[in-house]
Amino acid sequence: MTFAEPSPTSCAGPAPRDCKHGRGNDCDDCKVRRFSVCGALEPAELEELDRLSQVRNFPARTMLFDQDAPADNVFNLTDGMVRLCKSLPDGRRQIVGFALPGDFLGLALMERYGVAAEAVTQVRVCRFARPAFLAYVDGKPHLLRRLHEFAGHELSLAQDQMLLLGRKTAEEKVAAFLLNLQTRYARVGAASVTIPLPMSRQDIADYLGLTIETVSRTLTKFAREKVIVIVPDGVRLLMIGRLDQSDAARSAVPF
Amino acid sequence: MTFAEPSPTSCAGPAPRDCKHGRGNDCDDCKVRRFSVCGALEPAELEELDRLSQVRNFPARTMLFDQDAPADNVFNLTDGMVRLCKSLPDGRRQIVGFALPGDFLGLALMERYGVAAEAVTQVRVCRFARPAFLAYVDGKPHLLRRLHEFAGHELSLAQDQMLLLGRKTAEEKVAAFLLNLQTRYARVGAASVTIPLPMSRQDIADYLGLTIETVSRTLTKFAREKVIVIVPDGVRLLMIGRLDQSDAARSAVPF
DNA sequence: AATATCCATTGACCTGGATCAATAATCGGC
DNA sequence: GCCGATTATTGATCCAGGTCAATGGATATT
Repeated sequence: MTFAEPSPTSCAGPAPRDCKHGRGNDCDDCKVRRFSVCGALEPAELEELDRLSQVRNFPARTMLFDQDAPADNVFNLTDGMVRLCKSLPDGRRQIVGFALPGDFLGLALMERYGVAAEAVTQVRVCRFARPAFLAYVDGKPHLLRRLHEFAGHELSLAQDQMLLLGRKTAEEKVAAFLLNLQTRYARVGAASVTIPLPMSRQDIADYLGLTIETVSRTLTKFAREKVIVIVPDGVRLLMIGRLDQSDAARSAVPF
Repeated sequence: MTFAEPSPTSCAGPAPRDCKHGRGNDCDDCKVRRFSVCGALEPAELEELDRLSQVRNFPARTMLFDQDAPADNVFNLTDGMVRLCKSLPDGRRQIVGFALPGDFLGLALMERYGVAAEAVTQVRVCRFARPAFLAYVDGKPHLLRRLHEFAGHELSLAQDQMLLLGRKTAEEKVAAFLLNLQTRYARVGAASVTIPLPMSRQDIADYLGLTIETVSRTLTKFAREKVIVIVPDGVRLLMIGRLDQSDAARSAVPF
């Protein structure tokens, strides 16, 4: 844990300008946008969600929860990056997603977590006890609706990833990965042609269904072709159109 | 279609014993279990859901809705099998799931369908107009909750499939496919060691991220090993344990 | 500064599954 | 029942990406 952790503090809503929660918290936490849920909440609801949540910090490379563990909590990521992993008993691993600020973890609301969540960087989350979260959320139709939309979006992303894993080439996979990450960073408000890649090559490989060597070779190839520049802890996109070509099918268009 | 089809008829709930919908419908439809939603509905709610839904039939190999089309309807499959496909412009295709009776289609509730839904067999569905469905469902917390759980379950299945697509061998993929199908048929009440495979080899290949030839060879191999018997339109499982071995990782367990 | 550890890159080679190419079943349509 | 069309099986060959191995570069430890 690098920075001081204020005792349980608010993370329920978009920052009220002059936020005082009456519990001695400053409100840096509130500056993080939580588009998924907190868009349309009433002040009273914010107060209540507030009471349900605790801020937690996790150092890089620690586990927020393990695959198949009882799903006691729901998390909203406010800072950092989390990887969601499924593993086979022999160690083969598939990363099913990288969570960025605003994303929910454990929202499937099943008995047990289907994936493990591991901090890629330092991570800050809002943690909700599941029963309290459920009890609160029940009877808030627009909130339920919001959560459902979030789940639907997740499902849609998962289906895109299935298409990628099942039918795309190594080059298309890496290109799609970079372009998606860029889009997501932009949505989090960190738009830039330089994409931070805090995760390891092994993580990228396990996300794309490739090996570390193939990821490395493909990135090198893109760099040779002047489509990207590899920088410390990231990549600078030079010719997005060119990357898109790798991503999209270069259709054969007969006759 | 095996049994007579009455004109537009109810499909909103688990069969009330002496079902009369007041619209001249007999209730064979209601015998189909819809565990996902209809488990805990009030009679009044059933009536209303009833009014919102229409029964539709689709012949085999027809499309219920197309990828990227406006998501005007929500469907509940009551009979038959539907494949959910995503395609790349050059024709590469990934089947992201096969729907069986009880499953919902278009529940992500987004503007447009992310996948195409195509009837594998003759299909019967309950169709809901999306706005009506949403309006009805809003303010029914337990129903929303149910739908959310369904979406969560879908997501979990999608993640399992990602692990399969990204990290399993052809043999493991085919074995997992057969075992999953068996489990699902059992849940639909059609338990048997003989698994119907109404979909084509190409469908199976596109579901597992393989080619038709590899699917065929792998099934032949299992048959040679006396783990399955290939029968017309299906497969009979002989040694489920053996299949499970192919499916699960045969862990190397060092020292 | 030297050493150990870990991770990424690069090269050489191999292989599981793809591709290409015949058959062989199966299914409609008469 | 016969014929053409579609789909499945089987075999021969190929190659994208995996495996194995060496090297380089970065970070941490003493």
